[in-house]
Amino acid sequence: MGSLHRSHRCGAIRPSDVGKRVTVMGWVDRTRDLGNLIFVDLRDREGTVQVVASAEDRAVLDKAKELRSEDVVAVVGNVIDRDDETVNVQIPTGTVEVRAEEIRLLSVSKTPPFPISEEQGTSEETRLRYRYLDLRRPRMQTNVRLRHEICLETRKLMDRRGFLEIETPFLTKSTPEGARDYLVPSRVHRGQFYALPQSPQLFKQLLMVSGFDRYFQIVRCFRDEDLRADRQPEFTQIDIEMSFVRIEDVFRLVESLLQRIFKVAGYDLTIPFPRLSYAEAMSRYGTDRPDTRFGLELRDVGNAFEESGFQVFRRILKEGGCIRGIRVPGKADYTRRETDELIRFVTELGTGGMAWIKSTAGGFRSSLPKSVGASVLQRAADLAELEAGDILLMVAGDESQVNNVLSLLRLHLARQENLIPEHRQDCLWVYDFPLLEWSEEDSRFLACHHPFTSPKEEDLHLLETAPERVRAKAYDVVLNGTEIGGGSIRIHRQELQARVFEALRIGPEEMQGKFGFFLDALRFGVPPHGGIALGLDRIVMILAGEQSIRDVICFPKTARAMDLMSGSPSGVSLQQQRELHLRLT
RNA sequence: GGGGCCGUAGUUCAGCCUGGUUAGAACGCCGGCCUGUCACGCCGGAGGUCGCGAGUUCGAAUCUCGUCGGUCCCGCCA
Repeated sequence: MGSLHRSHRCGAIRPSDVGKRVTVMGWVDRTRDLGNLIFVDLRDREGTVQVVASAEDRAVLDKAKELRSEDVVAVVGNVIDRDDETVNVQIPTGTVEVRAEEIRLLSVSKTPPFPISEEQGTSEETRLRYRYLDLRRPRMQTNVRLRHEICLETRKLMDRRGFLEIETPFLTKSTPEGARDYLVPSRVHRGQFYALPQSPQLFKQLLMVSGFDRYFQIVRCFRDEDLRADRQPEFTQIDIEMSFVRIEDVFRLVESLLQRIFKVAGYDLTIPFPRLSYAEAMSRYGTDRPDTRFGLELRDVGNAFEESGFQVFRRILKEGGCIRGIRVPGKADYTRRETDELIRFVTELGTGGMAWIKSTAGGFRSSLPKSVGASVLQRAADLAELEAGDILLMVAGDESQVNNVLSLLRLHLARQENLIPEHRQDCLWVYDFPLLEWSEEDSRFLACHHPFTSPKEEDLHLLETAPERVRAKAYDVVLNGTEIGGGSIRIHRQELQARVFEALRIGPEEMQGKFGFFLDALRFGVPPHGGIALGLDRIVMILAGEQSIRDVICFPKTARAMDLMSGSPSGVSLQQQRELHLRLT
């Protein structure tokens, strides 16, 4: 750089700078070489500005001729107005240009493996391998900046509301329940491991025990589970815990916070958010994270078939199953091919099949056997409030499976029929989750949220007799069908915590070994407390309009949890393994 | 753990179903011409282990099996 000092950012030069002598530095985005006149688009994080070199200054022209894409250069020159006919209305710097008096090549670039200036048409694999180049692109620069602004607003608001940002350890203790842990072997303690936190859950509760009253942290969490478009092995939470609060207090804070965050992206969120009990969400949408931007709600049509001659449905009902359906308005004109495709969609999800009833001008038409009879079809149609021209798609079976399949079918139909309003943002609360859930695999109850979630007082008497009916003071916040956060009011009394552990079949020994320190803490005067964790990556993803969480994380992992750029995970030397007392099998 | 789609020039793709000349295109790259371009234009050129391995075949980018990698979904993710 020599004696040069950057005076302006390239993309920040404005008409008001006309007449100034500036020094800009950045990357060569594109050059247009007209022989004795060369245009260089110089790019930095603020955008691009056009630099002009002409034959009037031979030395500068020759220098400009050498420039190649992604070279880093410094340009000293005067900002001048462009002639009207040469204005570029597409960029903020389009009415001006920098007439170069000196061009200094600060570093040369190899030809990049893909064009930085073309946003389209590079495989994700290539982008990830050269992530530092991909991050130069305006789209990623915008996403990263949005993420920063959201974090900044979060810190500002949380500070104003009296929260302290407090760090918690990454090298922690593995606890049962929940996701698979990432483990870190201890060198000092042979055969022992730290676990990376799935969330700072216990630590933030202990901070309440310590009297910090209001805590938050923008913190990395680790879960060793299979990946998805909206799931990474390491992801970031806005983690919050508050003392002396009820559910309402948590809701109100989070609503303000999300409203503030959405404002950053230009959206006005209406608060308070609508609320749906877990039971209502399951019955109307078949899922605890419904996308409420469109209808297609689920209907229970089991009653119509109780006495019917259709043995398949009768048997399912008798065995405690259910028959539920989705009414698709105006789609009685689905062809055989279209209904078959929908049937294929649901059977691939593992259900036995799907039946349909169409309400047409000539009466009902159905895939059910003729013997079912018109009156049964009529009753099913009535239950589903089928109108002329509608189709009813029905799935029968075990309730949780039916709900699961129909909730996915509902989304599939909404996308296929274009029923989702693109720019709408639907935030809502789902509350009154069950405390426990029966696990066939473990043949015992597992915590739906986590083992420190408080049951609702009015359901406490069921904890030993009908644990599955106990509702928890747990809640999720859902945005457009994506779970963006979840939390609960916690147990703050040791006796109740012990009762819940008992319901979870966590024996006294395991209890002491895994959570002893925590149970001890619960004996020393614990304020009633609760909190929530918001999925920062998912929120940024949705606000940035991205389809993948990877596009809002600078250095993400692939679907198989690899970092294509650095090549992790990778083997380690025998020496390292020995130090950690590890031997591979 | 299971299923779908994808892997061909630096990049993005076509070719593959129906095996058979020298594997094409666009962009990029290199060279030349060009003083108002902004996806500059025009002329010329270079550039390929068809992801990898095995099999079938007289012959494989093309068919089969396996494997590696990317992606999406189901399971899983308190």
